[in-house]
Amino acid sequence: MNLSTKSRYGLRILLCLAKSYGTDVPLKGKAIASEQGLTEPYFEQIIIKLKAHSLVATVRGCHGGYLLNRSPETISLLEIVEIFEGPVELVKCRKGTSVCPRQSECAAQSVWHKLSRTIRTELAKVTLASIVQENENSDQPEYVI
Amino acid sequence: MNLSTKSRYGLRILLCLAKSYGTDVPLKGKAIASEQGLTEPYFEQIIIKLKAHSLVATVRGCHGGYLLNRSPETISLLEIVEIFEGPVELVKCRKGTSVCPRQSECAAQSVWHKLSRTIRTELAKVTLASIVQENENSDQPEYVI
DNA sequence: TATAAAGTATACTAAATGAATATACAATTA
DNA sequence: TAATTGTATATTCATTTAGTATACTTTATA
Repeated sequence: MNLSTKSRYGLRILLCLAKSYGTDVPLKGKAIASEQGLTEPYFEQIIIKLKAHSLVATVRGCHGGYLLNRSPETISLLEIVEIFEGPVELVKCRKGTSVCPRQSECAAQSVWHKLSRTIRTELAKVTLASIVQENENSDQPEYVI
Repeated sequence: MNLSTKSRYGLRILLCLAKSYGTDVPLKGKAIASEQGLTEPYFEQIIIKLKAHSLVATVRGCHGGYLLNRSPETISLLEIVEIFEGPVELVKCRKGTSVCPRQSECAAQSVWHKLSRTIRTELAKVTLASIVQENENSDQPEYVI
């Protein structure tokens, strides 16, 4: 039940870009990488995937850089996580094929699938915009144990 | 976002035991293992942890075996999953220590923690009893895509 | 009381995944 | 055309996961 570092960095990179969304000034890879404590090649691995899924746009050349490609309201955590982790499913019952020989006996199976769905729903609720907004509204932590 | 096989087998083993809860007849390890398609030593690795957390009780000797140690209503998926996966937390920010130097700048952090909490809540809602019951009530899958 | 049936415990191996680094290449604009 | 920027791939290392193997302990009962 652990997120990979790439998902986490991916979100943080997107949050950087979301903050300057609207301006047409691309952020330089170098700047983002060093702000987030990443080496440039590692940063590239992450952003290349974000680009492949068209969450970011790139501007090449000597004043190039990266831009958020869609409005922050339309980018959810679910989308981000699935880029790096693959489908959010707690169990992969014979990947690809839809029928498992044991399925009929397997009460457990449907429980995991239902939970996976719930998790996906929760992830889909959170957008870049909502994160940025929440962060601006409060300097306090949003929850207390 | 993948559950380990041990969590999954753990649940299935517990469901076996839950079905015969109330009778005082212990289920033999061999029987459970072969029913679930596990080798005996591998089964043992799993059940030993369930025992260590006192979810199951054992009866030793030549008519021994395993019994559910608590009522199925009181055993939740959260408890089972945490036995095998550790704490359900999407991110581990400097394990052990509570403060992370980057935390203040890290809007992402609180999002992951909130989601982790939600997931824990959902896991806690499902008990062995509810799974067994749901499974008896319907031969149909409980959801449709 | 021997023994077979049952549980306990630990060590090892192989495969997969994850995290990070290194290096070489391609595109673009001042 | 050179500097700046992004693109792509391959390699290394560490960790985790899954599963196997083996040796040992307990206990009911024949």
